[in-house]
Amino acid sequence: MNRKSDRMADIARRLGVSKSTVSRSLSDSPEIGKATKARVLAEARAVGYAVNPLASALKTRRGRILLVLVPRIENFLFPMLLRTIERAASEMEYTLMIGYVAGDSRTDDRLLDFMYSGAADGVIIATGFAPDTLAERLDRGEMWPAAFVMTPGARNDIPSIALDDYGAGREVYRRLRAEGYKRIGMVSGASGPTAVGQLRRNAFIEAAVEDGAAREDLVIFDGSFRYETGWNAREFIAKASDRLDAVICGSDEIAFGLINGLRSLGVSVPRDLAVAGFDDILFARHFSPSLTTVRQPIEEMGRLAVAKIVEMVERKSWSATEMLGFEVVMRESAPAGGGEATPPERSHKISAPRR
Amino acid sequence: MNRKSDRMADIARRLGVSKSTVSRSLSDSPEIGKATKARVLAEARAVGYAVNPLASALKTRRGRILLVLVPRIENFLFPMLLRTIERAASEMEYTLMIGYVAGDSRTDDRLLDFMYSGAADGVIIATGFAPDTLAERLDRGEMWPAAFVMTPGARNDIPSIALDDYGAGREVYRRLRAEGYKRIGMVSGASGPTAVGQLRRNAFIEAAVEDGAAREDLVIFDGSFRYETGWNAREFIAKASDRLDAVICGSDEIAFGLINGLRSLGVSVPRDLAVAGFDDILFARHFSPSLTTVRQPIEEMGRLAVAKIVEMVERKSWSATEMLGFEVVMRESAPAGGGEATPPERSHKISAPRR
DNA sequence: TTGTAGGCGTTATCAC
DNA sequence: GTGATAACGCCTACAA
Repeated sequence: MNRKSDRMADIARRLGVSKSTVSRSLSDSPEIGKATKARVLAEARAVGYAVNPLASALKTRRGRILLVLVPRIENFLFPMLLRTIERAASEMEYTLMIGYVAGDSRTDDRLLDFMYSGAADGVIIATGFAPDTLAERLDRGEMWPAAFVMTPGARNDIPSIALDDYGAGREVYRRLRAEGYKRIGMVSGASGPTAVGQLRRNAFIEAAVEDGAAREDLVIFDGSFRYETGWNAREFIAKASDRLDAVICGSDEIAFGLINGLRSLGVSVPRDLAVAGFDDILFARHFSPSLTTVRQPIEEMGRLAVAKIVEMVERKSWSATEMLGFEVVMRESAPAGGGEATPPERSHKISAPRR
Repeated sequence: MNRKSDRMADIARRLGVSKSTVSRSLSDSPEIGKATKARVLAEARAVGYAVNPLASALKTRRGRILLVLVPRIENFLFPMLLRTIERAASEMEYTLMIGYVAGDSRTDDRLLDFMYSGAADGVIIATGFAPDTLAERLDRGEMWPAAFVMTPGARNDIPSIALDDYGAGREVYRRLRAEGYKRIGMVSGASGPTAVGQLRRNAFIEAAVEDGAAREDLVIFDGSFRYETGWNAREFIAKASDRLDAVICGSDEIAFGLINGLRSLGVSVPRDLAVAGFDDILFARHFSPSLTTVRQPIEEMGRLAVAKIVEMVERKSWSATEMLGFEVVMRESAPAGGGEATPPERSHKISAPRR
């Protein structure tokens, strides 16, 4: 293996200047002569010299690296999130180190050691939990640039950039009701590992109860965010289908599973029952029927997360939690105005609220 | 910000030993007393000390980091690939630095500078092209641990771990014929940026011609690997549908687009026409109809890529290109034996080969 | 505006 | 088996 590149000293010697001069030229320091700087840059470009980021980081304790922690769980949103984070980071001249961590906490410490050593500048956590070693340090009062993203954070000394899941849950319910769907059920992701499923489930329940439904009459099936949950709910929902006009699912994947499951039982979506999802993953528009769902502002989340971390790093300032807006996208699986088409004999009597 | 951790010197002082002793204990060097080593490890664990990877890498020119270069293009396989690579790397105690590069070559040099400086040990390239700065160095005769993955490599001084796309293309054709489908067309991804589309297209053509079809009678629509290509092909294929029993698509996404497109024109898959995809992305089994396709051995690719790089790094040995096997998965969109059900009047007269 | 010197936290080489 | 010492390649007071 031949990996001997020039060092600053080589460039300096060749140009008859000192290492400092080269260093200053390359880091466009203000205290450097325009002419010498030009000479140095020219030479550097000519021989393909690049500053050794390792040595530089060791000295300055700034590596221009961002850590990103994602859960190993299958989720179609993470790839998108990663890409937007990378793009934003790249624009600010940061690179990404990635770790897929087991799920809740216990992450690979090797990754975080980069941060503690100064190689990495901050960490974006998409798992909902601060890894143990970070939590310990924060508890000790140390401060590290970190942010939760796409999930409500587990601690409030770290900002969190996430969808307003509760608000979105209520809005889907409200919107479906406005479109004429009267009796609405849910297949939730509340049994999964994240708090998001609970938020969406609670939002649904409270919106329905405020709307006049009886808490104990609500049709709810609980599971994780995965496809299998929807599939497993098929009989439960099919049996309740004469009491329902629409079903809100905790995720798009659940919705896919439910729609396919119902189809296998002869229940057609949206003809017999409308189904709405959550997230607007790439496939939602290509599924058949295309999915009515809530769009997550992934792009915005990625950009904001990076911006906040970089702000914390470079200005040493602190940053606040951010709750992002959402958008309900009406498609075929629960078409706008679709509830009006419900045959009269299926029209629903909403139970009066009990105390 | 409070980020002062202990250094080796601190541990050493506290234990009344030298830095060397601490270093040796922590890197389980053979030349160290069992007792002292135990003391050091205990102390290190007690105070939560971890070796500074930056300083270590600067000295040893080994950072235990692997670069991964992925294209920014949407492709449902990359997330899976990344995860398997990360898992394999993690088991060998490497971490991942990721760069989404624009597409063909021009990548972010910052990323590769980590490798050139010794921080990163090798690079896994999933874009099909060696980035410029790497190519230059290789041309100069330097050697860097690198491997192409999931795509035939652009240079043969770097190993490539990929599916036998040509073989797989022929096998899909052969398999469909064996299942009774007589007249087969293709919607290819050959106009896309990678060579893979071409390989699959050529395989199809040659298999068909050897099978007795006339080259100029073959029904082929060319596009990229994306959903839109399938959708755009819908009218072309629908018009030719009375001359076809099945269509092979260059990717699963194309197949989804085609199936949806045909449905919009009243052509039902597989009743009127069978459709097969390529890749077996996660969604292939959940689509309706579920997709007959060729499974890429993503897991195997990820593991093999990491194993090869690590081998190159640690044993300084060289490694050879690897062509992986595949598997045709028969599902609803082109069911096994489905070709037999073709009504007799649609049976096909295969043109004799012309010279 | 430029040069000199010292150190960032490790590991490797050499003694003992 | 253990300890002193010199790099690794860069940045940054401080001095000129």
